[in-house]
Amino acid sequence: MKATFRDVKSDIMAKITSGEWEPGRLLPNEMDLAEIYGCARATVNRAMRELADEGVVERRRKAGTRVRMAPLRQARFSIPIVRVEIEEQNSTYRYALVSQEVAAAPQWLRARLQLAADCPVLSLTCMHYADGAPYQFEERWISLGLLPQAQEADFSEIGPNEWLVSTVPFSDAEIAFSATAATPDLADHLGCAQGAALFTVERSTWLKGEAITFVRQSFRPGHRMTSRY
Amino acid sequence: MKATFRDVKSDIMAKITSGEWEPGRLLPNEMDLAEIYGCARATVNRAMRELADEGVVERRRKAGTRVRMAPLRQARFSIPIVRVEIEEQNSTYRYALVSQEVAAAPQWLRARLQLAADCPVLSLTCMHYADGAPYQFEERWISLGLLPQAQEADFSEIGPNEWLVSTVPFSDAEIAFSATAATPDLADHLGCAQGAALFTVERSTWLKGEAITFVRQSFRPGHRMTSRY
DNA sequence: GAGTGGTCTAGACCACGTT
DNA sequence: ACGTGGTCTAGACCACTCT
Repeated sequence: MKATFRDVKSDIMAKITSGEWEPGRLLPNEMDLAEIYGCARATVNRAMRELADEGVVERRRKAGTRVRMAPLRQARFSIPIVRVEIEEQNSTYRYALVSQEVAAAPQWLRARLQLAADCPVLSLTCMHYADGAPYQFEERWISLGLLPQAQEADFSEIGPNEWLVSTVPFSDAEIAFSATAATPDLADHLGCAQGAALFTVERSTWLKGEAITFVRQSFRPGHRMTSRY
Repeated sequence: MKATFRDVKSDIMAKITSGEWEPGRLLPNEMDLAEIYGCARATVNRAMRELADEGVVERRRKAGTRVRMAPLRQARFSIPIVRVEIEEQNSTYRYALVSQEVAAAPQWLRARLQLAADCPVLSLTCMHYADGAPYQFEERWISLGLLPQAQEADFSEIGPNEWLVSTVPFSDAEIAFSATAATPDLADHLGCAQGAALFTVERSTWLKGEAITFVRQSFRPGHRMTSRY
């Protein structure tokens, strides 16, 4: 029975988790491992490449492969569209546009997105409901310099998030999670007390270095974002 | 000049982002792509496997490879040890143990970790400071059923997080982000107003299906957790 | 300079799921 | 049944970087 890349990977992982191969330890090179496991070097290579991707080992040409000193733990979060997130909970989704206006980008937004001083932006605020109850308040700014067609789009039925995903499916983004106190306006829309602790997601998006949009999503009190790793 | 797997990957990515290959579109099979790009099938395979990992395409045997309907965006967060996080900001780290006691696991904790009714746990609370200012308040519960040696450990100098990482380096975990209002106790330790909005991370950890530990980390007001993707 | 990982090849067999 | 992706092989050449 020859070893598959999964066999090699899990065996090496076991040696590391059991402490047999301690942090900093130099692993045998790929040729030797291939001989040990009775498989081709490419098979070992794939196992080791995946372990390196996952942050378990560190590889450098000539220097070889070592167990990472501080095991680098990382979690992956999928960034869902609000509608999908709500529908996956078997709740009924409802969307409402609260306000819409075009104006020059305020200074704080220009700083965040590195926008030109006179760049016009479309400002939107909207609400997302789950089973009729307020779920998320969304404040959105879209650069009209890069996406002039946003001014013609109808955001009364479809949310800006979904419009953007269908218009500009791939882009670079920076995402930030934080907690903020509910302003009077937010409290009003979300139906919570002023000052309530709200989970907040902020995301800046660029396409080839040009700023597209900035969004701040404030969730109803008690919202949790979870992941396994 | 033959195509590398990076060439193939970025060319296919370009066809998708440009809209030439729209969502749902069936891609040519690996043999055909290999011929198109003038490379081996294994090269195409690696390119496509990475695109599938990144959520750009969806692959199924016999059914072939399709552009994902809703491009699945995902962000990777590395989960740092508090000390490392603070030191990376070029701040001075200080740790303090606030309280420590052994007791039977309360009901809510047993429910979260699926612990036996009579399982004793070590409860710890500690503070982490950056440049002398409160940075994070940590509430930690460690199962003594699985980790009896935790009772002997000295948590007055080294934090439970670092002790655990060096004792049980790899494990399964569930992580949750949320916002909570500062309790009087939290406000006292973090030096903030009662009811202030605090960014909170909760993490449950298992080793081979057995619960190890649960931790709630509450950050000082204004804390942000960021990532690019 | 020499040893390591990084990648490609041409071929093969297999596992799975659609038809 | 059959076409697709999933994986393995044995060999080769290359790129990086440590000494």
